[in-house]
Amino acid sequence: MKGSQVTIKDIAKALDISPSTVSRALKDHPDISPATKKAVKELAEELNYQPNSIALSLRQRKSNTIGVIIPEIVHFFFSTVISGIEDVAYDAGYSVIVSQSNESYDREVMDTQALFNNRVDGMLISMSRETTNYDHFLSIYKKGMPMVFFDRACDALKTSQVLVDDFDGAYQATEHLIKQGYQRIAHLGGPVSLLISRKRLEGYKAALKAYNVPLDESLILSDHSSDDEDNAKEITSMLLDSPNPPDALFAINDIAALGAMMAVKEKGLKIPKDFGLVGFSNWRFTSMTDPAMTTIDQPGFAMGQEAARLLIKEIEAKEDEVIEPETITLKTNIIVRASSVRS
Amino acid sequence: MKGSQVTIKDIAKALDISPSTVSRALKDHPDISPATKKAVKELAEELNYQPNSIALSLRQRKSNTIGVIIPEIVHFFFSTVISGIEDVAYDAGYSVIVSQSNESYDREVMDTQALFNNRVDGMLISMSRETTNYDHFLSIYKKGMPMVFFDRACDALKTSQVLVDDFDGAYQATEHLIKQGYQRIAHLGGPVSLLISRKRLEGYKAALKAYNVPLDESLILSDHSSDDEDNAKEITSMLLDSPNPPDALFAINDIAALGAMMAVKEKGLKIPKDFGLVGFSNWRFTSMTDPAMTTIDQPGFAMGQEAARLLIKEIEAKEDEVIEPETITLKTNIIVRASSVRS
DNA sequence: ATCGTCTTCGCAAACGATTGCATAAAATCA
DNA sequence: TGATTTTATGCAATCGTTTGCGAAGACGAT
Repeated sequence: MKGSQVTIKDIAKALDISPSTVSRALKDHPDISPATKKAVKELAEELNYQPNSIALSLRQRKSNTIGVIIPEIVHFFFSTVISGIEDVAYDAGYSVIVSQSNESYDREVMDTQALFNNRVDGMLISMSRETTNYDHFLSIYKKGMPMVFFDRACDALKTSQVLVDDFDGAYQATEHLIKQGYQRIAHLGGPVSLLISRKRLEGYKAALKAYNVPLDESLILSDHSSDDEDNAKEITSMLLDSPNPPDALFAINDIAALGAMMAVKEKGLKIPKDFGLVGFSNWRFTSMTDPAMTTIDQPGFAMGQEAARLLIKEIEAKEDEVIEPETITLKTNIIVRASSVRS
Repeated sequence: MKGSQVTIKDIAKALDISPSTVSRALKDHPDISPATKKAVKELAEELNYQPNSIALSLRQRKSNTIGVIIPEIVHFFFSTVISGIEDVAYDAGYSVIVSQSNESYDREVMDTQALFNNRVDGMLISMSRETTNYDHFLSIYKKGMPMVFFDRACDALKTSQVLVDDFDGAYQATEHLIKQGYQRIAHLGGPVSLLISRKRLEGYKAALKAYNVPLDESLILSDHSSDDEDNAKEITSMLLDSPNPPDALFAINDIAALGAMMAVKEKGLKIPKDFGLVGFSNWRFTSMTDPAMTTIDQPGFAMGQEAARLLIKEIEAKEDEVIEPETITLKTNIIVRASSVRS
């Protein structure tokens, strides 16, 4: 850039004093005379002096930047989380660098390393669904990098984490279907490598048990596609063609639920009369499907805020201070819509 | 962090040579003897030396970071753009700092300044809808900061920009409605402060003219809400209650179209039989509404890529090289769905 | 006149890496 | 052997800011 910014040296030269004096004057150091302070501050104001944050970072060994690794930005839930992170980080004076793994393990490893080399002060991470090996996190964790996991956490590391109550959300979803009188409730789950998949499965099972609904393992299936509804549609279609089909389904997420909805419609079944459906995440589109989809609200913005708060607390802790890893679990709420109300 | 990273000095000390030699050895400077190079490289590898990017930034007066200012991350279109930006930036060795204005002018001014102080090498900007004054952009532009606008551009600055063909998209939408036999086609526009609003309005008018459909100014309305459909719903409702109501509507974006859809349904009109509807942007949910919504596809990912490419080209131009501002206009395509097909 | 005490400021090193210039040692040539 | 070139390396400044330490000058006290 042509008009390079004014520095402390420029001010020092103009006032014929030393850079150190300018530096101290700007931060009201008691050693500096009021007259000098006034002169310095006035000139700084006039020249629109802005401290060079890169020089500061170097000096203080702190970049005031936090790195975020998420599977995909274009997912409504994750973009909401970023928004929450940004909200807190901005107020605390941190910049946010976002990188996405695109659900790829390799890319996640590279992202982690890149953020580390960029000297971020801490990391907020939600793992890709491919990830089953945690060495890339572990190695920088051991070097003292503050990190907080959110949503898709890593139980191999004892870091702070922010989760939603997946168990309870799944429980509420299943309970709701049971109470609506559905008899055979299927579950379309996610990859078991993700803790959230397992938790939701557990909540589903717990609700069945609590209401004495027999558990049929053949009704528990797994969807491995991440971003489109086709796989879910296919699986549901097969399920409906089986000899003893379900009359309701609780899906791991809203996209999968949408795929299921399409399959159910194709079979000529009426929702919610013949078939009940519940998704997970409360994506924006769920209120716009036909019929509108019942789902579990997942507070993404709050999750981002909490995660950023925990991380910044850890970053700014004194050297000797020991920070105990914290786990924050956010409440989920069922949003009841037409897709599951039989009455 | 406890395990502070190894530096060039550490390597120098271990090998009992000077830091400059290490620096040169690492980058294969011809002055360094093969033996020294080998020793340095081996030790660097062993200690997992990673250059400190902050020190590099300071030295080279370049942060290898680009700043992005967008209205809201949680909008599908914008998150898609970010994804495209990240795609290109990552490969070129740049980090991406994202900040959102939340459609607020004040916040946009602060964001601009914050990114500038963070010494980003360039900026990618899509203006807030509140913005009518461009001084905050102009002042840093004059200091030589490379910047590229996308989608919501700023015609007051002669920077590069990446746009979609809003005029043509609107033309296609309106033409389609005309060809489907709708007679009185309304337009629900956006704030005239945004160039895209004006372009889309022009496209609408041009199509009417081309097909000799009389232009009725009372059918042109403006939606000022950004993120929800309520305002659009209200306006459409009033329009339908007027003495001479429209039988079709082209909305500035999909959210507004959704609001309109709700209003039309409430009046008991059938879509597309009694009323035709076209949105803009091809948001994800448009394929899931009932009936599915006709819309104009806006290539967000490609837009992000192009914008990032233009910006990086500008950043990396030699000092004396003069970069002519470029305007890239991406094609829009109509996605015809049930909401507008009368046959 | 000497000493001590403030007040106010500058020097220099540091953060980590780069680079123009100088220089010592080694190799080449006459 | 002496002069010259080549090779390999180090010194020191630089990017912009901070900070421990030292010091000059003013002033009062003895």
